[in-house]
Amino acid sequence: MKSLLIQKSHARECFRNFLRGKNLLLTTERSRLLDIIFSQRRHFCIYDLHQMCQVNQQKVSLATIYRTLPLMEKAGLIRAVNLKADNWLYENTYFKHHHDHMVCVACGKIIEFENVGIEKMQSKVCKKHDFIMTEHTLELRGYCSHCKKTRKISALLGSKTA
Amino acid sequence: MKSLLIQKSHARECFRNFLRGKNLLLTTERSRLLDIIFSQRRHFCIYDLHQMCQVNQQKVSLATIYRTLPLMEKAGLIRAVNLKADNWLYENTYFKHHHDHMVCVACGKIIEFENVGIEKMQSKVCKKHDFIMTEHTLELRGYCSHCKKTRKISALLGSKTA
DNA sequence: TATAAATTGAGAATAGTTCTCAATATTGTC
DNA sequence: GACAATATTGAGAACTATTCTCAATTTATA
Repeated sequence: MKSLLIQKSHARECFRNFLRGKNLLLTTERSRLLDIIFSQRRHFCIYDLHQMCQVNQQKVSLATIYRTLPLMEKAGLIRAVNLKADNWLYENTYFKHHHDHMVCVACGKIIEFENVGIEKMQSKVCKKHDFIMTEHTLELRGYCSHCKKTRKISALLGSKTA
Repeated sequence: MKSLLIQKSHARECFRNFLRGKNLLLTTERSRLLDIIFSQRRHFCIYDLHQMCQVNQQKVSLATIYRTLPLMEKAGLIRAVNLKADNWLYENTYFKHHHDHMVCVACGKIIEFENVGIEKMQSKVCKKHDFIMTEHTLELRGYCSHCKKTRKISALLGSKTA
């Protein structure tokens, strides 16, 4: 995987092109947000991002954040994922293969995984229904390896598993 | 698939037992909500449900609806699905096999499908990560067969497909 | 019927998100 | 660099979905 620095400059170029194509500007605020987002690899929520914007004269208002993220999403730089928690998370998708998530309902840990087999079967299902898929999300919820050990999962679960 | 009437009475019994186990009551309001929900098979949102409660002296307050749905969810009668629209939808899951969704982003049509192969591969992935899955959701978004014909999808899509 | 516990509805409170609009920044042109 | 046209920003108001509060009501049980 490329270094964050290189990734960041490519992402900025990509965003600039996207914006240009729509007669929009790569303003200092948009550029700062991009900087922050592409300086780390973890999932982030709007609140996190806003917090990170409050330091270093890098203040960007909530309104601007709410306006900018959908642009980055359309540009293919980030993706919103709903992990059935209380709020949406975003993740950097640029330079990353498509992947899906496992979420531990006990500790909140997010595990990313790729599975070509599943993707292929999805395509088959779509063909069968004459459906053109443009996007998909798969989320598995349950207990991670660590929580499985430390908690009495069997008691929590009863006999149900999905 | 069993008739709605039979299904409804079974669901009521199931809910009653669930509530009893928690020292909760099957009140008239809860019973009315169950009636409404199990009188139709489609997905519904809270707003729909509240509207349906406004007729026939069946008024149930929003507060009660918000309190009751999580109970029914825990009882295994309904399921909340987030189809990336603006709000959550609920669906009757009692007497129904687990299924996943395709959502047409053009017309909003929801297509349900079951695929054992995908489910099996999910289990494999979980085993590999030592993850105990209790729940999962798979959503495919794109264009249904009808919208594919009537709209210039290729123009909308560019070259991207997921 | 009396008592204790659970439930309800109305509206207040909260939280996340979008909207409004005056002030500011940016781009392209001369 | 100055100018005009356009896009953008931030502050706070507005909006919306959801949760909370609490007095009044309902229910189960003795």
